[in-house]
Amino acid sequence: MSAQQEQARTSLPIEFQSKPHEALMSVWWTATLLRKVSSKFFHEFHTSDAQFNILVLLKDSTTPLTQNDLSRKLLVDKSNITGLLDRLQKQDLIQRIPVEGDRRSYHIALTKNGVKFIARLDKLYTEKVHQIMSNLSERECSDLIRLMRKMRNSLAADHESS
Amino acid sequence: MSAQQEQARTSLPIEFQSKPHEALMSVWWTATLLRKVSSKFFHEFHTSDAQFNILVLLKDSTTPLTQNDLSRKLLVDKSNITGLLDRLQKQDLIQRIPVEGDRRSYHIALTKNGVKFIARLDKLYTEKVHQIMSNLSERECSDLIRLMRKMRNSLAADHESS
DNA sequence: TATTGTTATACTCTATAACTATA
DNA sequence: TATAGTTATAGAGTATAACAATA
Repeated sequence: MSAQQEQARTSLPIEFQSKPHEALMSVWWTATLLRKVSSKFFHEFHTSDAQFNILVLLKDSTTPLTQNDLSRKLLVDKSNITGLLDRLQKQDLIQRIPVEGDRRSYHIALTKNGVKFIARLDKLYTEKVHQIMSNLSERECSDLIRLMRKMRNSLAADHESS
Repeated sequence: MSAQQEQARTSLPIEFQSKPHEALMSVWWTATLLRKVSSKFFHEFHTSDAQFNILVLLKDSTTPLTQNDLSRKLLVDKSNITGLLDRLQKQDLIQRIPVEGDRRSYHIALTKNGVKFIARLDKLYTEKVHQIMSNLSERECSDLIRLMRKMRNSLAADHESS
């Protein structure tokens, strides 16, 4: 691969007048690539990022989660949670368990199958993540975490003001 | 809003064992919010991020771009570029101009309408961007740009190895 | 033979509103 | 009245493969 192509691969498609604008577009563009790489990764396991997020959340939660909990935590509308869970249920990865004392709700639990699936997938995913982040130092990762939190502060305020 | 809710708004939905993992998920999660805020913004103008990207690219390009150019620059498959341009053409924002000397290709140009539209929209968008980034300093923006470029280096390598 | 753009297809995710059963 | 979850709908983006016209 030529140097020019190498340059083109990671450079942004346009140029910017200001640092803040360039910074935001850097995040955008990086996330675009991240989504492409992720969706290819998940596709190989016949799943998706949205489904993976649910499974990981279930795996790591110490308390049972309802559909409403998933909706709020993942910022996915409850109507769309229904569909996502339908697909996960059809794959025998999760189950809906009626909640005693509130007949409107379900606790969402991983099936035996789901536990095995997410354990295996999360391991491979974590390896992938570390590979992607391998050229950032611990310090750089900490900086990045801090900067992203700053951006989310404005974004969340904006998102909720609507 | 209580401190706890304030915390919940910008915190990630799960916790992480390693800084690199947390850093990557910070980017992912920030991008998720960014996409929600963006798509709401663009929706008000009856357009989308994908369409906006094309229009901005056309606006800022000094040389005429073919559909193939747009496809490569934006990492959108040419078959999907066709559909995006169809929608933009129906809104009278772009036009396809036959290329002299290569009857397979079109140069994509903004219409008069398109020029006006993107000028106005880009101005408002830029204001929005600066508002979102307002709590990051110039220095922090520069750091962020550098860190994002590092991530894209791995991501692009991974993306192209497939 | 390779490339540009189109068509067809299938799948996800997203957003919204109206609905039900229950609290 | 408010809440949990479902259904219905519409739209967008994405990926893939097959195709026609042209180079």
